[in-house]
Amino acid sequence: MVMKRRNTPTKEAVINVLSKTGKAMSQSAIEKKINLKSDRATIYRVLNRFCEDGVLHKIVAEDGKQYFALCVNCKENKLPKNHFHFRCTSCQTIECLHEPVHFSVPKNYSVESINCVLTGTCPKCI
Amino acid sequence: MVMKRRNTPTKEAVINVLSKTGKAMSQSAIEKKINLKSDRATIYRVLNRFCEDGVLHKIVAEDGKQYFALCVNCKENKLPKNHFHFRCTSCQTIECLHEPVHFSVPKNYSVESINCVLTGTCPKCI
DNA sequence: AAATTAGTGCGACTATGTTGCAATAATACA
DNA sequence: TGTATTATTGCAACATAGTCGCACTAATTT
Repeated sequence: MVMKRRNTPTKEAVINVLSKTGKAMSQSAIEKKINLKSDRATIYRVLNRFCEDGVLHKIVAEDGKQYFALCVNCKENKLPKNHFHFRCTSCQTIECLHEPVHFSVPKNYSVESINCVLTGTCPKCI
Repeated sequence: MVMKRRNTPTKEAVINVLSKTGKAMSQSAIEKKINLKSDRATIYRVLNRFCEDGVLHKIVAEDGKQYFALCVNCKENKLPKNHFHFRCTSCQTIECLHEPVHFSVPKNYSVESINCVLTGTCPKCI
């Protein structure tokens, strides 16, 4: 029995912000950019639900924080399923790169998820 | 004027644990395995100093936590400078894989560090 | 043996992220 | 349109990671 999802102002606002920037954002960044005030926990729940539903994907950066990006962008831009991410320490955003992640693992290693983040400075900030 | 480092029991204990396991460990894991009781802050300071000195390297996993591994292992095992890491969610350890990370970035992106972690289950835990 | 100062322990603090619970509001349905 | 159902919210509390200031300790230097 799958729960039905409802449309709420917070959900819409989160999607709007993420599609406007086209980048991966943290909960705190989203909360600041959003056009309504919403509880921290609510935003986290919205983000996690979107991840479950395949609407967003989550990246954990070197700063230990979770960043969320629209999967829609992945399809539109034809991003490979496992792609590198670029985190700019200057503008605090994470971009999905078109660069696919290639790797192989030794025998009997079962890989369930991949998290590859390059950190540095993006062209705009240089 | 560079500060001189001193030998302390905590430093020795940390190095011992890390070379025994040969894997990357979190502060809390190290604190548990260590043969003396040492403050959390002290262990973090020791770990960070070792990173500065190039004795350890730090990996941030999908769980948002920092893991530390001996760089000595990198050299002995001839690990490439940028290698993939494998985090086993069952035994809570991170291994350095021999697999090198290959990537290219668009023009004018300045990459300062790389953090690539594959998460799953290791052979021992399967 | 004394002086210097790197390193430690403690406490306080920040931040991220999660969860329980009662209240709210989006949907379904009469 | 009004009512019932229950997904979602806000709030508070909580857990954990990691850092920092400060007084004290102890490794090194002389």
